[in-house]
Amino acid sequence: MNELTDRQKFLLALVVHEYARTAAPVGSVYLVEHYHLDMSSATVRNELAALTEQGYLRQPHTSAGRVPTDEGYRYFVGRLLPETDLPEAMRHTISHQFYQMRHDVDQWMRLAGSILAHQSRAASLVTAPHPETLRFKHLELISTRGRQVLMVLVLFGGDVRQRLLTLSEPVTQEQLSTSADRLTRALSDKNVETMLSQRAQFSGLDLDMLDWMIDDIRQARSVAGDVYLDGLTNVLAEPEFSGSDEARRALRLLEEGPLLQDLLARTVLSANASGVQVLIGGEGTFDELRQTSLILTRYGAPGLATGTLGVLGPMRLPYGRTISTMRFLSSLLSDLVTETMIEDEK
Amino acid sequence: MNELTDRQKFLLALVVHEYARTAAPVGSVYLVEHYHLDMSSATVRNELAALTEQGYLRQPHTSAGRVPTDEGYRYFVGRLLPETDLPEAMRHTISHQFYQMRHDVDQWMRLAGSILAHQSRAASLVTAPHPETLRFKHLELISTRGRQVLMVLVLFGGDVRQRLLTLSEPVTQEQLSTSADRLTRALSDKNVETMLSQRAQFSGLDLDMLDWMIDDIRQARSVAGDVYLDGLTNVLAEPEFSGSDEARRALRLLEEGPLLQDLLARTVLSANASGVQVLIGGEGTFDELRQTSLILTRYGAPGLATGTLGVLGPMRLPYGRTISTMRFLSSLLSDLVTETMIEDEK
DNA sequence: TTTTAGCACTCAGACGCCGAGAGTGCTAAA
DNA sequence: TTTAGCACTCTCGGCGTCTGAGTGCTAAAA
Repeated sequence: MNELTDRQKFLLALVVHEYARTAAPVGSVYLVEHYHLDMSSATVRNELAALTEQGYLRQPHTSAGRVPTDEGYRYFVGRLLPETDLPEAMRHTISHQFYQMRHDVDQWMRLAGSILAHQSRAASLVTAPHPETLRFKHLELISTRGRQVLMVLVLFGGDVRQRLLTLSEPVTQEQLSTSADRLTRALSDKNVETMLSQRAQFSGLDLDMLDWMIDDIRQARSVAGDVYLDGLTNVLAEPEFSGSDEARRALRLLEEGPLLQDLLARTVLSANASGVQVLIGGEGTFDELRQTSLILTRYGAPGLATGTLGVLGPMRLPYGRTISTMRFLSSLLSDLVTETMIEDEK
Repeated sequence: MNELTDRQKFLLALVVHEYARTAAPVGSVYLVEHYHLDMSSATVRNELAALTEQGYLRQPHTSAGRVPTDEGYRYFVGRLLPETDLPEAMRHTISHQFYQMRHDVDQWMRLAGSILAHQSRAASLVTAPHPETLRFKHLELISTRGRQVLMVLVLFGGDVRQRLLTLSEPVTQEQLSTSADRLTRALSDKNVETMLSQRAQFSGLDLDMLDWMIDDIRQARSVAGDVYLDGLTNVLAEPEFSGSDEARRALRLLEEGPLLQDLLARTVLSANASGVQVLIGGEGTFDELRQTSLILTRYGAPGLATGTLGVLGPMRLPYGRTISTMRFLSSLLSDLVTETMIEDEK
């Protein structure tokens, strides 16, 4: 069932394209007329029959046109999709927008989400860059009142974590500052493991604080950061989701933080050339995604900090445009993140 | 058209209740049988006719049962709804959950959203407590590399803002610390206006930093904080939103940050006794909400920091349960916020 | 005066039927 | 290998019918 003739590939691509546009089964006569093919509808019919035979197309019912199957989409995405780049003008506009808000990660994420949602006319999900190993950089302790202390913990990569502590007995701002200073000097640039191994060197207030710090960094590590969602209403607009049940199942996934984290985490990156992974119809494993396609890619500085870009929508996504947008955004964000990280290093 | 007899009120409440349960028009015979009323269906019919006459009920078509109108819901909520409290056991469970994560505002918001969404079976929106006047508390400047400086700005109320600056020329950590210290000493406890008025006392690095700080605090003031959404899928499950268009309109509102902010801001709090405001069918002004009810309340320490709790769903919400939940959450969060603020003050 | 029984009336929704049209697969000729 | 021709299949929309829920009204009962 393996090799397709060029003409079959061509027709498969045509069906995918046309179905994405109209969401209606596409028939042989329509194809010939609409694309001015120089073959007859009968020929097209034969080819479509062959493609159906091989499992790339299916008919909703006997006398309807053809619709791509999951397999069909996979074949299309994997072997037929030309790797085009985003037009220069658009790349330029987008970079410009990003560079206008230097160093504001939150805004970057929103922007990326909005662009992705718009280009794919589907839902987008973006996670913030998350350091792979967390290294301590700087500690501040600010006395608020009596036994209340605000701990501000700066990590490499620009992560700032804050936490309000309650000590067992009052401590002056003086003492706090000294302690913070001592800890910063001794442990700056260290990761949690090293911090733990040097724990014995500290005592009293310093030790208490160190334990809080370690606890906090550990917590930071377990959470993969916020997920930015956009374009949910795009998905609702698609006809395949108007029968509300399917829609709910998919959106549910996006709403449940933990589920989503899990999905992103479990997704190993069996990259195609450009590092973009396309999951069509849940690939058999994710039941909630049976009617949907999920496109994922990572970005960032490998080994330092990485994040994820994703698009979730009906299977008839504009794959070409979506994937080139993701590729471009990924490299752009990688540059931005790397830049920030390097400036941050020493 | 003003006064209703007790029996009419009773029947109106019954219709509201029953329609909330079944989402189907309710008829006279059904009411008599289902609630074992000791009057005949004919009597009920007469009363329903009267209520319809007065605009509190309507019939989808001639031979269907009755459905509450917007007016009907307003009458019900305004004058018929008993102000019950949440059962003790539930109040206890909820407080317990909140007190388990002391001082983690982010988690509080999520929890509140989740509880609201669950109790109302609708979408919930929660905004974080936002200080009404921002007062500077503490500044930290941390050199990262060359001309890059991380500014950490602590405000009263526990707000911590961070920002990466690029200076025009390199500065040592020493200089930064001194400057931060000087500014903190001079300006701690001041609001933006006071900071501006004392601007003349500073120069050089201090002045640069002061300007960044003022800029940042102003920015913090304009943003009403993040909005936490939950339970979106609840809304999708409702039959009145399965015709996807209405659903999209309402969800759109929730997705568009600025729109939402605007809505929350414009909503003046013409409170009922408990400070809960109920907007039914958009009250004529908000077109996107024509099919929906929006319940809002504020919480927090007035004058210090306040936030908003909201529920958005179809008009046939479980108003009783939702409103008592909101009342309880509002007072609970107010306590928590006040507690935190007071500990924070001096 | 209010309530109730009885009854005629209305209308949405379900059901079934029909015809049109789109699209197919097959066969046989080019 | 392609194409014209054709019989066949099935969905979809329109249409009439029927059913049942629910009404409003009237006249009797309380």
